[in-house]
Amino acid sequence: MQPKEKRRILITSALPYINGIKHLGNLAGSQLPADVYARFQRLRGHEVLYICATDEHGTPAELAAQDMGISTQAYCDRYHEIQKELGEGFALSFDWFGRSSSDENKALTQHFAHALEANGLIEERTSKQVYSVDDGRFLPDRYVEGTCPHCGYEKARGDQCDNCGRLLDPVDLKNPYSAVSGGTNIEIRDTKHLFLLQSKMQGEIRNWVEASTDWPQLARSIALKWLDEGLRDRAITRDLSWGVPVTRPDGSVRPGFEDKVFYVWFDAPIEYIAATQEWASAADGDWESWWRTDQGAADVEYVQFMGKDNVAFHTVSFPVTIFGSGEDWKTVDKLKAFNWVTWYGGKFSTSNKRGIFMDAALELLPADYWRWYLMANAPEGSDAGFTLEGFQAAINSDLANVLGNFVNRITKYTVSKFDGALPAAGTPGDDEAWMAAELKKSLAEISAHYEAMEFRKAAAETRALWAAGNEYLTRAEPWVKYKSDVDAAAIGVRTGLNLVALFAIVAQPLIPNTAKTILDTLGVPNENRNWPSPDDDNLLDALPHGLPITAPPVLFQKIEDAMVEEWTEQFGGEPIEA
RNA sequence: GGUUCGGUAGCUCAGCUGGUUAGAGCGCACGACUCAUAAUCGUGAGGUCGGGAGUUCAAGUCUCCCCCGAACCA
Repeated sequence: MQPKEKRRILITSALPYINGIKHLGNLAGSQLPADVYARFQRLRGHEVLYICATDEHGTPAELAAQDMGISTQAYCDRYHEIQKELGEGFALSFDWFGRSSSDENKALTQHFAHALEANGLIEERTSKQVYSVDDGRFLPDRYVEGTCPHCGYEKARGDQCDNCGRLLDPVDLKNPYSAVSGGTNIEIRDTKHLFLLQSKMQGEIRNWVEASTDWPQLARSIALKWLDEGLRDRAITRDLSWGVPVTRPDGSVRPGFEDKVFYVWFDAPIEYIAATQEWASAADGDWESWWRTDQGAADVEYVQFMGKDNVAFHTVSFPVTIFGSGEDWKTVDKLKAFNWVTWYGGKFSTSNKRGIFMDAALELLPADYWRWYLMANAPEGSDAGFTLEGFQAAINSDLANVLGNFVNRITKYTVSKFDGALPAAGTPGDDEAWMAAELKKSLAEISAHYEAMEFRKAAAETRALWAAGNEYLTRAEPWVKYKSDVDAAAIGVRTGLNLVALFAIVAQPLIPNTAKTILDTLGVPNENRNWPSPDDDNLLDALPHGLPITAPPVLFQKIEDAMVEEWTEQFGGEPIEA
């Protein structure tokens, strides 16, 4: 096979909002698959840059901080650290995990606004906003509550009614009051805001979407739906203090916008680029070679991972900003959208104590257990239900019995019958040829699935390869041959031990920690842990003869029924009432 | 309401541009083996592919209608 050209792959996963701890579904829908993909491509020898960040602006963060009685800055500092640590806990291999509140993002957001305005795509408009006399400020979105004009629910938020689910304009609320002070002295006043004239970009965006034939069906249909309905001009500023200040090109505050900032949906995606700048500053990297097509980024493959709720922003809104700037920015090439993971068919909910969240998960079991199940059951075709029973079955069968036991049986046998050294004797026969053929086929299939970002299939084929290893041992039966011909047994043991290493190498994208444990135990050097080529005829005899072998500790503990019962009690396993 | 996606063995799901006896994993039954985390390997049972009509030599796979579920609608 010809050596593959080294590709440069830029990967971003949707930015988790700063508010609170994310649940397993949030993890499975963008950060985790992005990580698996990044790890795979690194193992293939490609140059990968995996970028993520917390999305920190917007009213929910401010209100949450207020509830805790701390500043929004302090709140974001705290939750950024928590999310960063949880990401590390789940072995998410970000090259950089940034913050949308960074100086880089402020500067870049302002830069884009100036460029857009220079191109006639931003204009000031006067609109009516809810003003609280008691608080002396305008009340955007959730800062105002009142009675829903549609259903009469009395605690509807300014942007959306939690009862009937309809989106609202704050000025339409009946009996409005301030969510800050409770004050009812409310007026509707005129105020200026910046509007992004998305309607002017309609044609250009449509051409781009229609040319992007590689996108999955889900993404294309969502993007075209928005375009069919017509892009609307949207306000990109809000009456808040926490966010990116609205400036003029000379850096001074824009007159009339002293108490306003850019709205979160405008600055958040720009953070993909700004976070790369943050990475460049910290790691002495060249961010422009990843993002500026006039600075070396033309050959970059840009892959975005996101939940389906984010597709429109990535395929339409953010491209308006990018294309509207008139500058040479890299745009997305491939994108992968995920459906939701549900908890027994219902929603994860902190307040209702339904579902396992990222922090709780790591207290129960190591990250690899969750990573395996979430990817083997990724919500790719439709929503996927998380159940503890399904989790238990997958862990016990796939990880403990098929992989864990395989490693255990062959390493222990080597210790007891071959003095803990990889045997050099014996010559490969039919069984080894069969295994080599299985391996070759499996490696090609797993690679193809990862390349296509089909994570369920990649996991299933990885498992099938492990199972083939067990079948091989049944065929080779070294424990039988040992009685009459030690050399004939030796080839089975040697092949089995090489399979252990290969299984771990191939498992690295999905279960990196366990894979490392296995490879460390075998003493496989880092440079030999790259993705194997199906055309390498020496794969089953790659480990050095005489290599000392010890049995690693039990790799996966089984999940007992009692644990499932306990967790069901703790996390609410009952199906949701219709 | 509109749009989109789903409804395939007990469970979770594969089935590309229509074409031999509809597949996998789990679960279940039986058998084999004993190196191993009571693990593993093999065999088998089980499906009128949501319902109805149509196109075709041929439909799970295309068209229409209906039922059910989910999501999205800035």
